[in-house]
Formats: sequence, C-alpha cells, structure tokens
Amino acid sequence: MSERELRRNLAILPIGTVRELTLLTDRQIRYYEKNNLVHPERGKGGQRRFSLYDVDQLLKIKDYLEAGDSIKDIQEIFAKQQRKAQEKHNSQDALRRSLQSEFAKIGRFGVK
DNA sequence: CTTCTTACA
DNA sequence: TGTAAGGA
Repeated sequence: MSERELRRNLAILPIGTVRELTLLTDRQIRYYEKNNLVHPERGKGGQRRFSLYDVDQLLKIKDYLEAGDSIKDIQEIFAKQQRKAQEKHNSQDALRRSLQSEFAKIGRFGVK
C-alpha cells in the first residue's frame, strides 16, 4: 500500500468530527455502520475512529440515499466498486510484473 | 464534555 | 430516524 493510501485509511477521526464533516447525525452514521456501509476502527473505550476514506464513503452514502437508493442498493454498489478496484489492482500488478520481466531481459544483454 | 448501547409514552 | 436513559 502506498503512503498516500495509508494516510487516507488512517482511522483517527472521532464521530463528532465526522458528523460535522458529513452533516449526518450520529444516529445515521452508526446505523450505516451497522449495515456494513462503513467500517470505522475502535479505539480506547470502544470509541469509533474514522478515516478520510470512511468520510468519503459516508458522503457517497448520503448522495445515494438522496438519489433514492436503499441501504441494500448501496451495499451492492459498494460491492461492485470494490470488485472493480480489485480488478484494477490485479491489472496494474500484472503490468508491473511484465515490465520487470522485460527490463530483466534487457539487462542480461549487458546494456548499461 | 463526548461517545456508546439499548430501547421505545 | 429521533431521543431518553445509564455507563464509560
């Protein structure tokens, strides 16, 4: 994982901050978590710690809900997005391996 | 004071 | 979804 991704997924925001950032109520945020739409970590005392990624997901949830989608619809949308992201990663990984292989061949001919 | 869970005159 | 209750 890149450092950029790591920071985006750093869970440090308390629910109060997330509430202000998303304009959602604590009730709604916890409800969406119960429905597996967001997965905040738990810190001391069982308190939720959200990452910027979680905030982003919550904003998407709000938009989808306002667009008329149900919780289930959103669960499916996220599942689909996750599959696509996975495929993209696999693809990039394959390209990386391919390039590494090509450069290795060139290297063997002593080109410096 | 903030957050957590549970429950519903 | 809101909100009260009772702890942490």
